[in-house]
Amino acid sequence: MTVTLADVAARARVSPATVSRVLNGNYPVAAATRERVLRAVDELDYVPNGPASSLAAATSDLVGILVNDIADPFFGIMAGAAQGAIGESGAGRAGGEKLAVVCNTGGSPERELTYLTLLQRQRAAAVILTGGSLEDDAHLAAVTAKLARLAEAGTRVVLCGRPPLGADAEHVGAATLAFDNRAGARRLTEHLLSLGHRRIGYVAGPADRTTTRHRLEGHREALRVAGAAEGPTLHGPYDRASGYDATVELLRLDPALTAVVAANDTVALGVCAALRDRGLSIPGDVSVAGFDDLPFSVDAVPALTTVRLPLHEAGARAGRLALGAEAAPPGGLATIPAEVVVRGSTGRPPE
Amino acid sequence: MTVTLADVAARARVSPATVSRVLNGNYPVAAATRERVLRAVDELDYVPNGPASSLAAATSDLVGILVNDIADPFFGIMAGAAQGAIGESGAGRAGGEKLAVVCNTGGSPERELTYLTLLQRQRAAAVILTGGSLEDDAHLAAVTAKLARLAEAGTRVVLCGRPPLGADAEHVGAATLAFDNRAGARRLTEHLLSLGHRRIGYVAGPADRTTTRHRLEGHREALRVAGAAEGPTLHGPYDRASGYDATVELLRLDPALTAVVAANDTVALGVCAALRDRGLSIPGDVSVAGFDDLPFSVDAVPALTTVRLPLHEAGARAGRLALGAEAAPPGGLATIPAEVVVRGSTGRPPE
DNA sequence: CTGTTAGCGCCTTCAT
DNA sequence: ATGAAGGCGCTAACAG
Repeated sequence: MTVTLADVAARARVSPATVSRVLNGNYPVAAATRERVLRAVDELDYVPNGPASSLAAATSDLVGILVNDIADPFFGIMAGAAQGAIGESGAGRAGGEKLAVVCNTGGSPERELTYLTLLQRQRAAAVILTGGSLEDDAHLAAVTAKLARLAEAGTRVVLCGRPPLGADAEHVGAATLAFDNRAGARRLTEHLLSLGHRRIGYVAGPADRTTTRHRLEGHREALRVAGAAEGPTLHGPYDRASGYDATVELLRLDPALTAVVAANDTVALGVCAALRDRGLSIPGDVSVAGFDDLPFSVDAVPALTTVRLPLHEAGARAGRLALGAEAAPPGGLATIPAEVVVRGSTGRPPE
Repeated sequence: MTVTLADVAARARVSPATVSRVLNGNYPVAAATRERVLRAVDELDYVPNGPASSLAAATSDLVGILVNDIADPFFGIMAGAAQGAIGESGAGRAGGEKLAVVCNTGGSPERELTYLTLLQRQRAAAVILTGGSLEDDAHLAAVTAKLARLAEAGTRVVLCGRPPLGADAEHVGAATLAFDNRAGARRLTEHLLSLGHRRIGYVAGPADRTTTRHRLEGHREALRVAGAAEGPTLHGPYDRASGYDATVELLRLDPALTAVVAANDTVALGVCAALRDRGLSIPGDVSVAGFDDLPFSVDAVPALTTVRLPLHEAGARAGRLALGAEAAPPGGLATIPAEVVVRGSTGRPPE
């Protein structure tokens, strides 16, 4: 059978409680006994039973990181950074090590709730929700309720790249790192306007997501301030095909378009492909802008003008927040700035 | 306090044992009582205590998916597919739902082992290791030993896109889905040779990884069969910068290069960037080929010739294997074919 | 500083 | 088909 703590205790000629104490290091133990116990652990190749200690301690070392699409580097980068921050923490042998795991919801609200329940069932130490959320009152309420349960059971809740829960959810005490999508989008469009563009198409993300809405609002605000008319806008998923298809349609709606703003860089890639296939040059005929500044964006041809989000930093910070290794921002909310990166895909409109 | 099974039992006016039985569905229960219990569960918003049931049942519903780099779509796609396959399984209410979680090792052997231990500690139901492994005898032995422990404790082990453990590890009973990197690489180089290339540079992955070695061997085999000399070869990480830097160096080593083969598509992007920056046209002056056929590869300019690996299918299959929902391949090993995809980045060498 | 004593919440024979 | 009872392996008060 598997080795238990009692076996170690017997081998080291101490009580189980003592073994538990040296393993968890939360209690004074004589150096000599500690030594003896550690040796017994090694000799027996003992591995603690996680469920048993979670049960007894009423808490586990699981940290869940929820992402909308694990195949998308936008989430991969944040999740990787968070996991890194969490993994490093417990470097010191037994005890500290948390098990940071990422859960892929695929953007499905049901799966999001399912994972939250599963994590609740595991008595997770913390939960990090990344990326925008669905704007559906029922779902939002369900998630908030779930998070409240978790928080009340001692699970730390962190939102990363996600808007705050709302005033009625302060009791959840969620630490929030929100991306300033609105300002980023506004400045991006201002950049286009300053180049002289007045007919700008927009390929937005899915209609019911906060990220989509905030970026769109920023875009519209810039247009409004400049007194420019809003161009055609189409919604679709955050993928390449969406950008391609939408661009074809956008050009049909307004053949005189001089710029296209995409929901994110992946979509922008599709926009570029469609433009190229129609024989239009970038940015000679049409300028293109993305969002997120994912690693491949600099390698697009021409390199993509986009809005940089500090995904890695935000993820790492979320990880530390989840560990309680960093104090929550004032008011529980930090707004992460978004910075426009001008590259080759945007230029002056044709005469 | 949190609701326990006993609370549900009291509410439904049955014994705890009965509640357990309807929740796990592994035992006959009268329809009427089941109904009553289920209602009580709903009314009380009961969530089973995972650690407690794991402890009692000596097994958990955790499935760990280990990846080398979660920010890399190569792993993201496999992990997402596996997680999808596992998540779908338990659709039927309580019970079945497994918690599929991905663990990011960052390519570090220590973290790989740490995660395996953590998973062992959680009494994970299954473990999926994805991607190539480090070719270090000590590490390999350690991992094999760990997997043996896990297997012996009832954890299912699946390798996805990773070579088999070796003859001395048959007792682990790991189901293996190995990518045919060697054949894919060979055919890719054959394609280049058939176009007339004879001076081919190679930007390989990290020197001590199986994937790197297999791809390189396939490349060399094609060269040998054709009686062509091997061009300069450089090693580096699987990232864009490596491709860029290596290309600069490759051109210094052999300015007459007519083609560059990259370790994977991401590296190939860097290769293309370096070539462009040097004023060389692709494929006019130099042809470029990648590996993996990641989503962005079709959008490179020109679109990348590469080797397609059915990442999604393999990941999904690994997920089913981990659940025991699919029979292991004969001999425990399936070799996943790799197919060359010819696109615009390769052409005839200049005169 | 260390041992003793109770559970943590659930599953699982064993009876009924 | 259902109830009763013991124990899974560990932690957390209490004593000493």
